[in-house]
Amino acid sequence: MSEDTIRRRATVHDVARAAGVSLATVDRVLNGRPGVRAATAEKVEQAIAELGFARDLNASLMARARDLSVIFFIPDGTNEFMDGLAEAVHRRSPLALADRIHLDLRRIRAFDAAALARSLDQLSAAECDCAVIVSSDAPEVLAAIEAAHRRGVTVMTLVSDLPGSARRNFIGIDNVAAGRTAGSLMGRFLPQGGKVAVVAGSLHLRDHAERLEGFAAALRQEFPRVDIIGPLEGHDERTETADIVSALLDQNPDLAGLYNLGAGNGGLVAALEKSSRSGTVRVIAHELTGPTRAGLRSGAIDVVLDQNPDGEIREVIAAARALALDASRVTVTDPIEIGIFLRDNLR
Amino acid sequence: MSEDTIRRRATVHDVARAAGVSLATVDRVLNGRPGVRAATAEKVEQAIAELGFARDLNASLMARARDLSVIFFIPDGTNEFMDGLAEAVHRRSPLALADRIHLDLRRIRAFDAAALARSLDQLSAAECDCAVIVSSDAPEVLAAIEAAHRRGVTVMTLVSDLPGSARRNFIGIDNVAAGRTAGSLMGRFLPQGGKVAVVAGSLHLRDHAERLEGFAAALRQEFPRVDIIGPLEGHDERTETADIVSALLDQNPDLAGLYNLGAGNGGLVAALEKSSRSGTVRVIAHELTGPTRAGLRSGAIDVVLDQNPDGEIREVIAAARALALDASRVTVTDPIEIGIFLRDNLR
DNA sequence: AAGGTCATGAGGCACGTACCTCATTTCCAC
DNA sequence: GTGGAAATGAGGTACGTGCCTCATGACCTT
Repeated sequence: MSEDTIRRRATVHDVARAAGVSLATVDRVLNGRPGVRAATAEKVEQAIAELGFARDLNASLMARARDLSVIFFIPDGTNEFMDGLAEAVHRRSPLALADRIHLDLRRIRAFDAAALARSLDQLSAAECDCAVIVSSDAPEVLAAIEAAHRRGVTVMTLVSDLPGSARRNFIGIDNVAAGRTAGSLMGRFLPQGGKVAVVAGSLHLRDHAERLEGFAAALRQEFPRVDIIGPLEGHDERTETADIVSALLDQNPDLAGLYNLGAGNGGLVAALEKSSRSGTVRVIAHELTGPTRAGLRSGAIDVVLDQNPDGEIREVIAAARALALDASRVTVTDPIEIGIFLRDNLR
Repeated sequence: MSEDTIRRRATVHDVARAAGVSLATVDRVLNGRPGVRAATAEKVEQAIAELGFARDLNASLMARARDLSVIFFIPDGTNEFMDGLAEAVHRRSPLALADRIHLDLRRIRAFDAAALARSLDQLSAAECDCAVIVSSDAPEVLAAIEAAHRRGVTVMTLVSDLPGSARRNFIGIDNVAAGRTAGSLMGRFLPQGGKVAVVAGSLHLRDHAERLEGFAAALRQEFPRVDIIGPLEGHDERTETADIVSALLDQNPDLAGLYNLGAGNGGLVAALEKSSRSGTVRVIAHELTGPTRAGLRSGAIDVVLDQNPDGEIREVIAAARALALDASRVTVTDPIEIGIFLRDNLR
């Protein structure tokens, strides 16, 4: 194979030549600026398609005055997983900046849909290319996403999706599959069956509801000898969860398993260890955080299912870049995998 | 905060000004070209350190005539996992090319250390910035890595590390931890203890030996009621592994578990299904491939431990970029996590 | 037909780095 | 102190795109 068989990537110059127009016109089409007749734009689009032209994002970001800007809106409060997400943003920040992508982090009061909607409404396309939100399903948020989208601000959902909205992309795990995995593991841990209690944060949260659905389905189909108690709601709070778990242990001396599909794991571990039944009851929880790590190490928790926050942030950035490159193309990202952690493969 | 508090990234111009030298001299220092006195180079280095200057890889790649070139040397043969790695390289290729990184894939006869060494010896820094190898520990390979390193070709190990070599980086999982995880899961699957057989490819392979070590240690420490049979060596081959598994099942009617820490999983599944003991024996295997997926779906395999090939290729590329940016700095990559797959969270 | 609006072309500067040439200065040894 | 080699400076072009200005031409309105 000789040198001249190597095909150079198509550039704007090639597109201009192929379409029989000037560079300026190609630029107007590419960047959606006015002043191009529909027929001319069509010629340009066709040349782009024929040449397989894709804009060079790096050259583009170098030429632009400002970096690509991604703003994360992450719930504030006592949820350790959300703190982990925020830290992941900070960890990734310098790396992203080296590629001219500026990450910004704003903490929003948890479950305050109105505040989130207000924040989104204030974003202009000039200061923000992509907004990333972790949100529950609320009409004002849906409206704000729609409005942001119209203003030219792409919105992506993280961790918890809003399928009916104008969000461009969702980065997170498949929560039904996560619940199924928990059920399948729990079933294998209890070959003789038994009672398993389920604790959730709130079933009004989409991800929690989906996990419960998957968990119950897996047990029903594969391990009919396992009976589910609950679900009980601990509202992702430490003390409330501790109280619920203590009560469960007291009232069910024969409790064989426990699945906490929400947060509040500090309370879970405390209640288990106080009861002296730690290690006897098979426990599965979610998200690798301080309390769940401690629980794994002490043996109070057997398995933690985790959505890798660093991986999620990385994929958000990859998706934002791809979107900046070609807003009309469907963006494909590496799926976020459900991490399964035992004491022995803690990261 | 006003506009002027925003600090621009330092550029070569800033470095030149700070060091009191010309752009050409900074360039000579940065790219290791000759013609700079040690004292002058020192001034430049100091200015770089003070300003925290980091070369802009994207501008750099744009200015260079050729792309960053990464060449993967992956074993050929019947190993499905290696095929998966090769496919992952192909999948990532267009994406990498958009960032001016050219991926090349060369299949080498498996376990032919001499052939791999020869290939490495032929590489020049002009055609290859980074060579990625999957290799066993052989003296000729170590020498070839050393020589390549001196010629300016960075070498990285993938999947299986060569710690004593001049390799710049290792991308892969912690195989001792993987073995421990398998042991820990197996122990939980067998609360009443029992016999567990271990099948390996070859204990001369570093990753296999490490997995066995971790598996045995975890069982010894946490589940003393589980007894290990083996290890037996199936040389990663389908038929040989099938024969071994069939014999194991025949000779041990009470066999409770099976851990295949190598390849040859097609044979494993076939032998299990032929025996009609499939689903009764708890089976743990490695790498998500055609046969292991089929085994999970049919119930012949309970758990598959996996090193995500796509993630590994992604991290190789990230490491190669970071290295091109600053060859002297220690490169930090996202660790590759051990994926744990059941029928319910298959990707 | 004149004046106005809109579409388009031509060209340049900028981003940060690589790499080239050529001229000039510095240094060292004899 | 002089020759020669080595070190350094000055300045250019290129990479691919964004964004700006200015000129020109086409078309529409009244």
